[in-house]
Amino acid sequence: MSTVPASARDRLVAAAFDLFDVRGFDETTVDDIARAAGVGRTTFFRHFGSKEAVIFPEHDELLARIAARLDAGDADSRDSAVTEAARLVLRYYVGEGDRARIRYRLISSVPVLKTREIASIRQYQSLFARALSGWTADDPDAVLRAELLASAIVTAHNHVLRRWLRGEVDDPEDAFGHAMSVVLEPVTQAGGETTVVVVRTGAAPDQVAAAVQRALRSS
Amino acid sequence: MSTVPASARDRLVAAAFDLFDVRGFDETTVDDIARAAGVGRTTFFRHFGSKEAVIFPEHDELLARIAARLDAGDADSRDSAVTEAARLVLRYYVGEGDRARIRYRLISSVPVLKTREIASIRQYQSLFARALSGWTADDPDAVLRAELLASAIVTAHNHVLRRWLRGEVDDPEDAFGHAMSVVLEPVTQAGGETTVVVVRTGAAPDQVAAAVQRALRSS
DNA sequence: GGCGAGTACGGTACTGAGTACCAATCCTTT
DNA sequence: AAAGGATTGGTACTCAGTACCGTACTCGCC
Repeated sequence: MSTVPASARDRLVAAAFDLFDVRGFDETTVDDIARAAGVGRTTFFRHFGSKEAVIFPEHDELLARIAARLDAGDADSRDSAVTEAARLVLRYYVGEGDRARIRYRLISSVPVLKTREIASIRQYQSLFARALSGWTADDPDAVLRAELLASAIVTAHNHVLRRWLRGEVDDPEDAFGHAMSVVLEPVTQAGGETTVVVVRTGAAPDQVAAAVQRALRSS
Repeated sequence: MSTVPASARDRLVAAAFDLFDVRGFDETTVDDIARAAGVGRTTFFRHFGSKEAVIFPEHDELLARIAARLDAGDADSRDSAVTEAARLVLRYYVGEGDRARIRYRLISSVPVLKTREIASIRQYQSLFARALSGWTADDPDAVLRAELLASAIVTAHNHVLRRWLRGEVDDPEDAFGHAMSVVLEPVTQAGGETTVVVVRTGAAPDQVAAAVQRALRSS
């Protein structure tokens, strides 16, 4: 009855978080984790490609969920599509609770885990960039703008998530909404703001405006 | 006379790039590199912390240069400071020539190297974020805005660098200037303020536009 | 029930990265 | 010439990750 019915994979994850938390990442061997989970060392590597990967057990599935959400969007629903897709990630980590906090502590102190996390984040960013790149069109800088927006979304997400993990924010969903408004404010208002150049020459005003516009596009 | 006078460190880097390029990263052991450089295996690990690190030999020094350039800037010279700091990185890699191209091929095909590169990029980003965070003040979202701008700068840099590495761009400096104008265009227009430029000279409109363009390139 | 097929598991053996330690050599300083 | 610090090479060790093999369990199917 004390034998947990959880799958070997789940037991490995639980044992890994436990051991990493109390003993430290470097001081814990894969053998230790496998033994604590009551399985062989081979089984560990069958479920996780590396010792670090066990810290991000659902990463691949999350990636797939994000990709699916982005695929469901289109150019018109762009802002809400990316916001909701990023919110999926935020909700997942917030829903993890203590496990997310332990991961945060580990990542903050173990360089190899920080590297791994950064690489994971980059995968999300690539998903967003690809989706955005497919939506924005007929702009010579479309790819660059897509990458910029993708990096901004991911940065906003991580900013809010880290603040929540540090206990600096109570309602992460709300904070993320605000952060996204900061991200999208220049995008949505683009072209709405006016830069006026007053020239006292005899040139026609619209000629001057056209020149400034060209300059701002700086092509 | 065929014995190169280069330092052991330089010989290790050259041997590593050679072997990785022709034989592949995974198929090359540290022993191979050390033997090709005419030194012991221990010496390799004395100069580079890991097998991957030899691909980014000057990374730490570059980081220090960026930090120094950012430290030399202040809130007023913000745009030019970050632009010039990023340009230092761009110039370094462009100046490397073939070595940068070999690295790009390796990174594109070897996952562990891609991870390493992403982590390196993140270090630059952190430098920018910290500098920007110190400059922008009295804004409740100051940290977020600093992180957003830092990620945008790094994204713009990488966008241009990768395009140059793929041969899609001839003049990377010029392309980067343009990319930075795209990055800074929403920032400079932030707040919906209207910038009025009154020119009392008899200059032609396109001369004025040219002056604005130069100012936007901020270098 | 029996039975092959596919699957999850455990064990063993191996390669190679990274670390610790020790001895030798070189180079500087006095 | 002697002492002392720094760079190097060699050896031995731990452990992550891979390959391979034999075994147990399960699920249809006859």
